[in-house]
Amino acid sequence: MPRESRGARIGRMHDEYAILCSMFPAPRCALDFTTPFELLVATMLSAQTTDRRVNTVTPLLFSRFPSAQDLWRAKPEDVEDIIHPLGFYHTKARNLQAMAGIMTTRFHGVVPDSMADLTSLPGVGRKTANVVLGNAFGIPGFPVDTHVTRVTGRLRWRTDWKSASPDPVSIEKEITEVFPPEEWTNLSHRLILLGRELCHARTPSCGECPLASTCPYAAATRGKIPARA
DNA sequence: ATCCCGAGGG
DNA sequence: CCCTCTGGAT
Repeated sequence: MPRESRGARIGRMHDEYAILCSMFPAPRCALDFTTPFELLVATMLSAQTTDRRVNTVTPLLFSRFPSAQDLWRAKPEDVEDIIHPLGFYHTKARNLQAMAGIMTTRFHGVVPDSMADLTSLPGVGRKTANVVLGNAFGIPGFPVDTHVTRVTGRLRWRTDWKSASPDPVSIEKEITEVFPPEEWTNLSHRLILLGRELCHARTPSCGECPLASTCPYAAATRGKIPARA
């Protein structure tokens, strides 16, 4: 089989995205929040945990510590107790309080709305910053998480799909140069939803996936047992 | 045993 | 590049 050309791949990406749009017409952020600060905290907590689990602890966390200053001044053990079931609780609590301290002292208690300022906060990397930019401020951002990495790899939406440890920044670059900025946030949501509902890490449901007719991964595993990979 | 809307440090 | 931090669900 001939290798897919760049033009063909980009055309396929748009076709497949149209299907994704019909599958998930109105995607929204799965983390519960009411303010940029709450979204920033929730996203920082979401590392290596499901968003559903994050939503079970944030109501108490936000009612106990409504502002950055409250969180900064909190007793570390109180923060740890609340977020404990999410894992990485010691690191997350330290990052949250350090972030809250810098927000209070250097950003006047307001969540900054630029990539550079956000990632200057402790515990805030590019993925978290893109979530906040896109979902709290309406500024185009393309968060690359575990789902986006896996799904874009299986769909061959990126050229380094064979890499065992692909670079999230290069994924972000390769995908965002194909789609218009106003779609980036929803595109990320839709890829995540596909990953959560069908394109599972262990046993993807290619048989029920509307993208299977064009998906290279589905083609490669078709007829075989979709055991692993 | 594997995975979940990662980030920082060596 | 590697490693560590962590708990709950499947």
